Amino acid sequence: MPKRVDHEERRTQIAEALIQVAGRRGLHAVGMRDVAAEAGVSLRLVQYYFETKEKLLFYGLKHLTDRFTTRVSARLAAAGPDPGPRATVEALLLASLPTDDESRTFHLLYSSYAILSVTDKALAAQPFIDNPDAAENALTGLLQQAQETALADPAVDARTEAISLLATTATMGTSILVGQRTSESAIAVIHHHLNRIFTNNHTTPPT
Amino acid sequence: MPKRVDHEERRTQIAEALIQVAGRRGLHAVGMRDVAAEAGVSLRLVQYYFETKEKLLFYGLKHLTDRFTTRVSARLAAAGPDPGPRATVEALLLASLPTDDESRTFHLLYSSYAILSVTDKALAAQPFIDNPDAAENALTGLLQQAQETALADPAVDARTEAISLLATTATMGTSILVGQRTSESAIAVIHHHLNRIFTNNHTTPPT
DNA sequence: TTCTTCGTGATACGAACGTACCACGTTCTT
DNA sequence: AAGAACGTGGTACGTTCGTATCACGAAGAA
Repeated sequence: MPKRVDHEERRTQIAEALIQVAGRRGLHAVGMRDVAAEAGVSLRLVQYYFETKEKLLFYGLKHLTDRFTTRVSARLAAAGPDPGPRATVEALLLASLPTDDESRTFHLLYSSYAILSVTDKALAAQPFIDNPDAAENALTGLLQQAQETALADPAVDARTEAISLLATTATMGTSILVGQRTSESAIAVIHHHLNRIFTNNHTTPPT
Repeated sequence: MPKRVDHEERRTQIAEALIQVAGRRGLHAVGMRDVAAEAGVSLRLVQYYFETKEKLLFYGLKHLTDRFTTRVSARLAAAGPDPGPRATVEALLLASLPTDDESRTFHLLYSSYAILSVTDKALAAQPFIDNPDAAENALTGLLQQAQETALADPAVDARTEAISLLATTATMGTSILVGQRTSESAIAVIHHHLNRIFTNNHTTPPT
């Protein structure tokens, strides 16, 4: 047989191509031939590593979320060792905003998958989000931690605020995506709420 | 010629069919033949009244937003004559949540169009939203009005809160749509913020 | 070495889609 | 009464898509 090749590596390469072309032309518009061309391989190869388009799309979603998780982790690490709860929360939220090409693509495709999952049962059954509540729980924990150390207003309901912060950030992201709002104004809104929740011992460093 | 027919009426009928089938199978999956079948007319007729699929989709978007505007107005009217600012705001926000089939379809399709517009310039150029800022402005006005009449906390920034309320509501809607959250919990989150913004002279009637 | 298995290419197939074309009856105009 | 314009149906065309098929060379196993 020809050079034994790492299947997982190839799949990653192709999934990357899928994300690129889908980010450019929209998830609905991407065909296997487009993915093949973008990855620089033949149509047959895409078929070979992912037998069906559905499987390719599933894998693409998984790859997309993996990449995003990595990215957020990097952002958190960049915030320095043991940053305060507020800095952590801020890094978490701002990392989700589509401020550059990569996050823009992520936001667009993740939203596309989400919308698709409403009418596509197979997609909805996918481990679509292990982070729907994961992010919510993490944020809630951070807020509670801040409350215990008297860094945040003890009167607010941590979980509700966590939900709201995530929700606000998500819609801000979409608004940026469709060109309805600038990232600056989106960040301002988020800061506004962080200022409300966190006691002002530490002010927000400029972004 | 045959019975002179009201073109606008026919177009409405067909657009309605588009919305129905798109709400069921997803906007990406709807073809002209599906629309024709759903409307109970021949494929040729859909072609006749909308020459191209693109025009049909544009008209569908317009029809969708029109129907939604009508619906919200009705909800507002149902809130009684001259309700307080809080009741008005609440009616506005809750009317946007996908709590029944019609609003569910609206939310799904509007989101689909929005996502589509990111990669489709023709759609982005459409009078997509005359209500992007319209809703924001209206809500801001209501909050300011409430502040002036001492019904709302004068310390909050009306516009920022308006933006956040709309953003939170939007994401709550999507969460409901994908089955990640119940409408009850979404409503609870919204009430939480209304309670925070509005002074508690008037409590929220149960929903 | 021989034979099997793996990776790869090229191409073909059937379905579905948007659109175009042709035909026919009806009704308005003159 | 005659002819033009309108509404409608049926159907065909060209393209594109996902998938299947055929073929072949290279590398591991025996």
